[in-house]
Amino acid sequence: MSDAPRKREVNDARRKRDASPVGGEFRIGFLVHDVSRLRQAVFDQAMKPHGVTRAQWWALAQLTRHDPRGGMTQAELARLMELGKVATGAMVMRLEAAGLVSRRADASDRRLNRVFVTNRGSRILERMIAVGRELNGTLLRGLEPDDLDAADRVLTALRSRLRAQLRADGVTGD
Amino acid sequence: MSDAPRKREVNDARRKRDASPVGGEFRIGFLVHDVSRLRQAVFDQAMKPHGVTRAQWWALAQLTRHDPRGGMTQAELARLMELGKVATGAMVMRLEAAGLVSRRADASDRRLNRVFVTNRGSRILERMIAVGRELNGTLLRGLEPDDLDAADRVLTALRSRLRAQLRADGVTGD
DNA sequence: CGATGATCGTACGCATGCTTACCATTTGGC
DNA sequence: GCCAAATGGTAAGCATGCGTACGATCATCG
Repeated sequence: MSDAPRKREVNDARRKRDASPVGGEFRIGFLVHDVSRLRQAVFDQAMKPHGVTRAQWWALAQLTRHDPRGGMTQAELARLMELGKVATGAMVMRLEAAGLVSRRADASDRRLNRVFVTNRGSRILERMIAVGRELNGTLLRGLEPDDLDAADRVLTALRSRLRAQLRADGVTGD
Repeated sequence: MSDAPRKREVNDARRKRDASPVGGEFRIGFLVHDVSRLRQAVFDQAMKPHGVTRAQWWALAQLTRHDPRGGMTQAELARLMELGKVATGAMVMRLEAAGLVSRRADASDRRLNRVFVTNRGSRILERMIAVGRELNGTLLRGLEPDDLDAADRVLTALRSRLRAQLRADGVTGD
């Protein structure tokens, strides 16, 4: 790793608390981490009275959105949510334990477990959407649309680069 | 990998797959979640040969940065990293198990556990910084500085709003 | 038709973070 | 001086996600 010292007047986003080697250049990274963590906490808190977490609500949304009646397999759901099989399986298990989905084996292909949203799941999802919409509105209110678009661009770019990086190094393939 | 230059006029960030109630308005939120998750995976993968995860590396950095010699208490570390006591304690435990830090009870206040970075910890941290810097460079290279600033603004705003929201509703106090 | 590989799902263990509960110590008001 | 509150840590349990390994099925090729 022959590393030439990079110029540091690249931008002023790293203005303060930058005396250390790790603090300025990773600002966005850790900012993302913080926001993700806090967002999870806030959403979970807002949705706790309804008994569903944010991740569960999102999974439920994917299920109804792409297959209102058919029954999605876990593998399909995993691809939709861009999660691993294992994480998806655990999520479905929790949803089933909460009575929000049910699983039935497919008749023609016995490897498949088809997941159906229960009536209770649908009802709760409806409320969740309202709660999420309101919360999101609160969070984004007053922010510059241009900034939001720029943030969207940056995050989208980061996501695709991270995916590429992940595929390049670790050939997990999942 | 040919860089996939899809950065043209992405202005219509919420372009497709928006027919559902959950998909457009929560885009940034889930984008943040994805980036955070992927970033964790990529960093961990890059640092795995050195035997340290991203979170551990960050904790190590905080320790050396704010107290090269003195020995920080876990509570101080928790505040620096904006984590709960429990998560911090678990982190320190893993770091200790890896031989990167050591804990000694404070003489004058026996509630305190002072955490010291070992020589091995320092050596590894050095390498980690180089790895992280390079990875971060790869991820951010070529992105518009203006966009990065805007993203920084948005994320910082989100973070403070989320914190406020969290304090408002859940009075955990930790 | 039968071996072989792909696919789906599960089991197990780890990392990270949260909450609630609890113990030990120190500190501060009286 | 003493008891109560604050403070530092730990323990236990849960949610989310990851990786590896494995069993069960299906699909395909020779």
